[in-house]
Amino acid sequence: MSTDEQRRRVTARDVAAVAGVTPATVSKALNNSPEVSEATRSRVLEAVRRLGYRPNSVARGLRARRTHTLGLVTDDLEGVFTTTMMRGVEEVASEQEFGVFLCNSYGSAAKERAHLEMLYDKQVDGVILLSGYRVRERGAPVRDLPGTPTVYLFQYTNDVPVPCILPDDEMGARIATEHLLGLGRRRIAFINGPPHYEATHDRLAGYRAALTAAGVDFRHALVRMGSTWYQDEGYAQMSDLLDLSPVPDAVVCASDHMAAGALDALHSRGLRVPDDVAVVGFDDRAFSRHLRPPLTSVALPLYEMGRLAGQRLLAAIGGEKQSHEFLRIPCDLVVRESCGAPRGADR
Amino acid sequence: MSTDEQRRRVTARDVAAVAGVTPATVSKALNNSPEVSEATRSRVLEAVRRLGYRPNSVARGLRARRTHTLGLVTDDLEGVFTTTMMRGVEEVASEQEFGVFLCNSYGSAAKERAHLEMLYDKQVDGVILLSGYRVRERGAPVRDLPGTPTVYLFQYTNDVPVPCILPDDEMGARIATEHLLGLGRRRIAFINGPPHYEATHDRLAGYRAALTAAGVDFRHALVRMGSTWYQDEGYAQMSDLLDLSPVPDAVVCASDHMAAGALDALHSRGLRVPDDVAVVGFDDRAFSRHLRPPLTSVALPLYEMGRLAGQRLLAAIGGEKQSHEFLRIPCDLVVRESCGAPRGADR
DNA sequence: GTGAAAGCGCTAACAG
DNA sequence: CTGTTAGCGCTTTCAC
Repeated sequence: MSTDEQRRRVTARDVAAVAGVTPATVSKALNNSPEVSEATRSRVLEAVRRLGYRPNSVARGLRARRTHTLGLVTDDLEGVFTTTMMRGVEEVASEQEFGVFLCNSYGSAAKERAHLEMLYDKQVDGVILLSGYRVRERGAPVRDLPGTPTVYLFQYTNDVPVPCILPDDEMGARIATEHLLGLGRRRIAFINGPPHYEATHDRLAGYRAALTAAGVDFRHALVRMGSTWYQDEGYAQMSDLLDLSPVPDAVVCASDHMAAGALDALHSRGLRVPDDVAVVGFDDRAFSRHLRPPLTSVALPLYEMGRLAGQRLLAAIGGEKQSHEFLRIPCDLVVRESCGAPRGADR
Repeated sequence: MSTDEQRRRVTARDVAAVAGVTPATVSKALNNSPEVSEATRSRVLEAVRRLGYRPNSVARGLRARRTHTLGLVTDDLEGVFTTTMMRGVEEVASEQEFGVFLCNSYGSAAKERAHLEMLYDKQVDGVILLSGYRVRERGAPVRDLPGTPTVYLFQYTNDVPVPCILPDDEMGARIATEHLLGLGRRRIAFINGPPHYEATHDRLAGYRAALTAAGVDFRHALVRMGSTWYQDEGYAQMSDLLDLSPVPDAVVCASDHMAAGALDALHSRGLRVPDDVAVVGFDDRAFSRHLRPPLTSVALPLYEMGRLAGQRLLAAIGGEKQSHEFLRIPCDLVVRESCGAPRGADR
């Protein structure tokens, strides 16, 4: 426990005094300038060590016009998808010794503006705008940050020339469908999300592509568009699909919640999963491994997306040219019993 | 869309030039210094508006030795309790126009040190150390931040003179037990968490206090100490309790996971909840409302704890003296059907 | 009431 | 190689 709390922090001057040089030399020694002799460099480093000197990042920031700092603005800090992406961003940033300002806008434009203002004032080197909800379009940031590189994460725009980091939803639906086809299923239903989400269309395309590639007819009757992503909707749509004859032998659901509803519907009709109907969900939420049977699900690459967002932003800060592009990150199928994986297998 | 990305940011000098004054006067006008005439003040403000001037926070920070910035260090950014507390901290901070640096240590001392180092370099005005797990003891921060106020959130210490913000576990268990007593239950079992958690002892005390106050005997046979907080443990302990005769007519569980296990055990013995045995959980996790029947649970005051941590830290930054104290925030009982709330009632 | 000067801590440019 | 100088943008004395 150190005492004397209010002791002045040690500065380059203090180090210089101890090492018998000037502050400029201290700076050079620490920043690996070639133009400093080994002798003085080691004297300086010794003084640094002895005094426990750490350069003042604020002063550096003022001087360099670079703060080694990012802003991360989310509209839903508590969103189920948010934290994994945040973790990826934070990790990449701290690997490069960047600080990350956390900002939660609650989806309010006024709060977003206030946060962007604050980030601008604090001279952040770049900003990530992170949606807590499912992939969807948004326009330009509420406030312009001229000269500050920006990346969109889990959302996209056509209004600003920025990279947009997205899950590869098309692929996600495709590998789910391919897996079911590989198990010999041929009447594969698809309970999709609401139509005003980008992901919904991409996933439909992936489902369709897999069928086509396998020479299986695409049938409209087997495809449902939900009005929500929730369990009730999955239950209702599955019940409806079970009125077809013959009934489907598999179903891909656009969320794990819907898949849980579908499981309920199947159980209440006395159908066995996966023997009668195999089920795949989407999102690989924590609860899906505790469903009966444990649910096969398409995992969103949230962590990788967070890392990539961080990497892209740091690259842009480093001077790399930014452009308007969609970066789609591969999804991963996590196979569990609802699809005929051996009991107890998890992945 | 503005063009000319690399245009220099506007400074107090620019404003001064436009308003026909000096930067010093601009500063005074903006900082409500009394010694500036109304006439010049409004000319300055007009120039500020026209140029869109925003003071450079970094320069201010260097000058003032105050950065209006906090560090938030957690050992588990993705923890189920973490984000709600984070939201509270972020909210209080942004209300006061403080920025929050997000740091994730993964529980690694080396990473924590690196983060604290970074925060020190960036001259944060204060730091919150946030545990992602259940309340438990930890020592001093891995690195000393002399002169930087610190608050512990969801963890405590006796090694440093800092406030520790904790849930009132004793009260949580007490109100759960009181509620069951109020329903006429008298043989109330308690499935507790592992003994190496502080919360476990506090909750036992609360359970016991409620019984005593109601004149109900405390019986050791009705109390179990789990070795984990998970479902299996709840199942095992509940099964064990059901071998008693007479069986308990209610059970308080120290986590919602354990309560889920207890429900399973009850169902498999053919007992009805709440008619035969009423069940209360702890944590009010999202899934608890989807259990059968929906689970009554003690909600941890995570959001309030986050806010209080922020408030305390800002107060300390404002000069208020810090001391070693435990601040226990009230828990809240969320009543659902597992306890005899009318079907469909949620709270 | 306003301006001139100085300095927060650092580093780039230049001189020696 | 090392030191001197200057300035990042702001605010706070202190003159006037």
